Amino acid sequence: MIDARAARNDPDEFRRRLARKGAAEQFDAWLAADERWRAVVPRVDELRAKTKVKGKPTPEQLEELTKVKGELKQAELELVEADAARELLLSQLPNPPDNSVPDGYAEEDAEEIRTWGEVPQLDDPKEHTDIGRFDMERAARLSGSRFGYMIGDTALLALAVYRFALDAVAAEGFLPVLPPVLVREEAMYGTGFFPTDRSNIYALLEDDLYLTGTSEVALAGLHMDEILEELPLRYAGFSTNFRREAGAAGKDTRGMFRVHQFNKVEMFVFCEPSASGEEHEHLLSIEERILQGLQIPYRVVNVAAGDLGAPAAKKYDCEGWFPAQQRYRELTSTSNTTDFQARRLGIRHRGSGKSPETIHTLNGTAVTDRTVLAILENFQGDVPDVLRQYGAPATVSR
RNA sequence: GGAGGGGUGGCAGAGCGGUCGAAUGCGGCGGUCUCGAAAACCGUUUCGGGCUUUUGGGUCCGACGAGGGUUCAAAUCCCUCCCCCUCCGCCA
Repeated sequence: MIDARAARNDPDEFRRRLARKGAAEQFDAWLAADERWRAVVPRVDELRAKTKVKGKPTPEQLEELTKVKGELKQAELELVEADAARELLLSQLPNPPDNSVPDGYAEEDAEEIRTWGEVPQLDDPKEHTDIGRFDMERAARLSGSRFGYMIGDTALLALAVYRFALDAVAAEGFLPVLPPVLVREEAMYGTGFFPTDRSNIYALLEDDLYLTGTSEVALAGLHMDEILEELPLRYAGFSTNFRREAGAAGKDTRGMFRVHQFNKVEMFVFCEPSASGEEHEHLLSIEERILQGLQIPYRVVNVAAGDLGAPAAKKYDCEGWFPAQQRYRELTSTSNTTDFQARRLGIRHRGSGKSPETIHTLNGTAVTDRTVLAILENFQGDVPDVLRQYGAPATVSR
């Protein structure tokens, strides 16, 4: 959620920035609704003040009170309506992009920042399904399409990758967390997945619970409605993630590349507003170090404004090389969500000033199951030595 | 799943129709004392919103888990929901 007061004070600047995400009209609609609301508030406050009587009222006062309360009821009705309209529009506004984010709306509009590693020259690169042991057919029979089993050496390799990543980020001061994956609606709203991304979330209607698509939800929600004493706080969550992949029909249908369920080690940071830029670069550097440790060739891109998603003000993706596809594909992603999630979740801290100040939050991927696929495909079954101490086999076969 | 108890400020914990945004203690902050510190003593200390402001503030409104209701008046009474605790049952 954006800072309403700040937006009110500098509407032109907010409109300019939001226009880069295609939300200029939405912003104007909110501004109008906000103005209407602000017109009703003083009227209600004034009438309420009139209803305040100390002690037992006299008969004359009683008569006056019933009159005022009639007016008040009407005004309060208006207020509720105006407030709901303004709140709804506000909740739908995305986080304005940072000025260092490139223009554009598509994945291709991202700006390449650098590449690392040598792309392997392979005559006839096999895909992960032909190297590791994935059982897609039986998983489909059990759960439907876009599910898979990882079996044997492949399972051990995956577990080693998670553990390797967890160690790497723990060394950077991130506290390991095994979070809930089933959360309430408020947590989804607070993190900005609702209302924008609702179609990608699995819902358990019987219980009003939702399966998280990333442990970011549970990690951000960890400090919901709190005033934090010490910052920064850095966490690393490991969880299984669930995504409906609505709108990805026909896309990446081969193997385990894009599935409804996968595992991920996720970094999450709560920090002071002035520190989030630096924290973001730090998250990116950790992601790169992990990919380098695993010897996966990759490139880093600065994602275009219109492709950011609602909560992010800036996002870097690290894309690993996939030999069979002959292209770089997203492996990790780190976002600076500035105060967008923290404001929705009510997370603040006591700064130098008078009243508590909304903090900033950031997230970044350490590794996912897709990282495992990148290892399999780039080395065609050989396993990086660093993973041996975490229980990975020397080579993976089917 | 069954039976009971409870949710109040950063924490603990009173209040159970009006004088309560809320006693008291702890913690925090400022001060006195001291070479310095501790102790003691004095003062201060919830959050959100609108308007206003010579940026110190001023002013009004809202909030005692959430939402509804009763009443001239609700932290206090009633209803629904959420959460926590205890006992029993079940269970990895």
